[in-house]
Amino acid sequence: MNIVEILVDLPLKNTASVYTYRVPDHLADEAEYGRRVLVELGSRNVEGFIISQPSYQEEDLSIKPILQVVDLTPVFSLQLFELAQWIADTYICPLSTALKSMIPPVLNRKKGKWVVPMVSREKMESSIIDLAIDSKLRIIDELYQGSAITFSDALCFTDRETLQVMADHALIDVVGKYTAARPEKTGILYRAVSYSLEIDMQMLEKRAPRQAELLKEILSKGEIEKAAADKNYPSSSIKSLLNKGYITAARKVSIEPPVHHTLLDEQKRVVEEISTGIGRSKFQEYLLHGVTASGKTEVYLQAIQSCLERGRRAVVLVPEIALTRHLMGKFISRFPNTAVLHSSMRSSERYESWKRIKNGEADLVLGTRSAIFAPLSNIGLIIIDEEHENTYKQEENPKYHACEVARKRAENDQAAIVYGSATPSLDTYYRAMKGEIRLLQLNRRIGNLASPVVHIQDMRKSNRNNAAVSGFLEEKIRTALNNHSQCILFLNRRGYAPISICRKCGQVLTCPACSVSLNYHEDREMNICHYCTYQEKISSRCKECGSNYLDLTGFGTQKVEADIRRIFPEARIARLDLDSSQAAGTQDKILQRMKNKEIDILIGTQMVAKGLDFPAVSLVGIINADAMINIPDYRAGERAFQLLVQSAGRAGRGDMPGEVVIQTYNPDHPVIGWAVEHDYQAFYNAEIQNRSLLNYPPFTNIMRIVLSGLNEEQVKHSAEILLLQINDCIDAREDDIDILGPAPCPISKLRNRYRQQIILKCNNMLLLKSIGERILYKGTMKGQRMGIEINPLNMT
DNA sequence: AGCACGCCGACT
DNA sequence: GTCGGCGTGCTC
Repeated sequence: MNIVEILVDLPLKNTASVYTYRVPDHLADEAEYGRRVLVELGSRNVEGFIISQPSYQEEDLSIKPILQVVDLTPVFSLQLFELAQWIADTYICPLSTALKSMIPPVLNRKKGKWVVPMVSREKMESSIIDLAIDSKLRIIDELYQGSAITFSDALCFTDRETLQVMADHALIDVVGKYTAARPEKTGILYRAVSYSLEIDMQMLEKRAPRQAELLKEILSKGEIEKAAADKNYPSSSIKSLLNKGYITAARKVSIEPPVHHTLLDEQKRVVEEISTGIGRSKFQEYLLHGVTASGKTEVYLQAIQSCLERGRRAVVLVPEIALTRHLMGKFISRFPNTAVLHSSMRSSERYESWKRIKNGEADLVLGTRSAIFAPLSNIGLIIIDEEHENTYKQEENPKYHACEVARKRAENDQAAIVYGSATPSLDTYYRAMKGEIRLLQLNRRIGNLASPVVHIQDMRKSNRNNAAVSGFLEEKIRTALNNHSQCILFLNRRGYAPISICRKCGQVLTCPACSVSLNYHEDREMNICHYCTYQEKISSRCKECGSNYLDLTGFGTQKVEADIRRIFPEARIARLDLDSSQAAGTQDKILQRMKNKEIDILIGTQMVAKGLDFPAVSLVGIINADAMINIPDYRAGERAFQLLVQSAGRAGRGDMPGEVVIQTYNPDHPVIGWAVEHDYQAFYNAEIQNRSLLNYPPFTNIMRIVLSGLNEEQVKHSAEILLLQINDCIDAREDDIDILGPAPCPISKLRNRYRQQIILKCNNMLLLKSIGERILYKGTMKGQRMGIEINPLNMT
């Protein structure tokens, strides 16, 4: 008989969750590497992954059979499985978790349902009597006779309602063959493949006249709508043309005419350097450090071109959806075989992209973080745009950093990897300084754009009380409006005001579930917690003392919007933040209106600071620079510098010279100075020295362990025990390791769970990982959760 | 994760 | 004497 290794999908620690199962004869054709199966483990059925080629072994009846093969085709390759192993090992999470994160979630949709018993027969029989289900037990006999029966077969033995009740009580499960949602019907085109010109048309005309006809039509028109082809030609002809590879299906996009910019000399040099790198077919890292508006995108395009010409494939990662849209047109018009993958695509579209990639139909993959798991082979180039962005770090398990995963993939495929940024992360720049990464500089703004003029507005001298906008900024806005140019106002806080405080008793309005204050949201007349879903109606009365003296302290984007509307009643104003763009497409609409110059003043959070390119913006106002600087985190300075430079970079991208106003109570803060001067090097020199002195990354590694639970005392107690266990792991070793804590997390309570953290700092990554694995393996008390994160970016 | 096995306190 | 607490360990 044949046996296979199955990685069962339980949050088990690493390799411990691999078991051997028998392949029953009727599943022999389906049980192949990379497909998921249903198996019995202990007393219940779990899903698992086939992670070995089936191999022959003597009959052994103690080996259980696979109950069902769940996928129609493999969902991961050996390559990706090895990547999953690397992720599980690097970020300390169960292997099944790592592997699952690579498979598009849409594959969980079910079609062709099967009914599977989830409990022992004895339990089933007694439960059925308890549930007062009519005890004609035919269905039970059927359930326990073979492996699984189909849903429709089950309906022959009992009714839908009964099955529902049984499913509700977890006696049975209804599982399915995994399948995609229906593929897109519209917007697909057929295009001829370049070499189809060389096809022997006469031969084809003789053998397959209809195919030849269709091919000729496509060749003459360049492309044909799928709907039109389906109507006018037999599906068999289309299919064989596709199978022979003479034509390909592609998504219809509004194609912008490809603009071939003439490159500046320094751009050319950079492109050449990267292309020769790709040509060497050896793993090589590049940091493309280009000031804002220096034309990085064009460099990407040409580097990709050169990669594709060498017959290899490319991946481009972008930090966010808004930016993907903006780049998408450019990339797709240049490279028709682009597949886009990002998390906010409709799941059916996403699956279509994934499938095209898997079938080798895409040469270029463009997407957000998880696109790094695209089932793509023969990668020659990976580009990570805005490399410093935090969105590349996944906050859930597996807590991977897409840049590091990309680096690993590039290494595996002997590819070139390009990290692009105007404000590289300190870690990346440090590696460039050490010579691990080749540093490529773009110092000139294209079109000879002047760098924007930056003004620092000292808010201590502002005579306006609790006003978001200083008189100076107001004047600048007025000038911009008079010149018919656009303004962007940036503030890193949404809502109207972050704090409501009672002037009588001093009580601050806080979230009942989290240890944070509630944000006053004027538009919805709600006080909202920004960390959980809690919200309550605003009230003018203090909950504590009943007084009427509630004060709003601080301000967010909504207050800025209100103030601006009051000051400039005639201006066209829009706000872009999480609240204003929640409805699907709203964000795109606002950006489109901005592009069409239908908005004069755009107010927003992070979203407006990043990568947007509106030529008519002449003024950028940074409402509160202090909110970025005064965060108690060793990365606050880096983060603030990046945000300041990036948002300033939105100004003056067109013909008009740009101006930036930075409002702050700390005008002498060095970070602001460096940002004003666009002096990355000075910032880097100071910050790297700081990190070195205080022993922070990149000079050490941090592992953060967070324990959480509903009972504060219990969590504290567990954290103390955890500390002892950690000490047990290390006292035999000599490595230099710092242990901080246990202590409450900065946000000590989140969604009703109390949180304690222990932070380990150690140069030796292997030691950190071995500690992590050990404590992960030990697990937690029930009801408590443990999160382990390597080099976290966010310490809330 | 479940679920069983297994070893110590308060009860019919 | 037993019922049941949840601590440790196993599931092909």
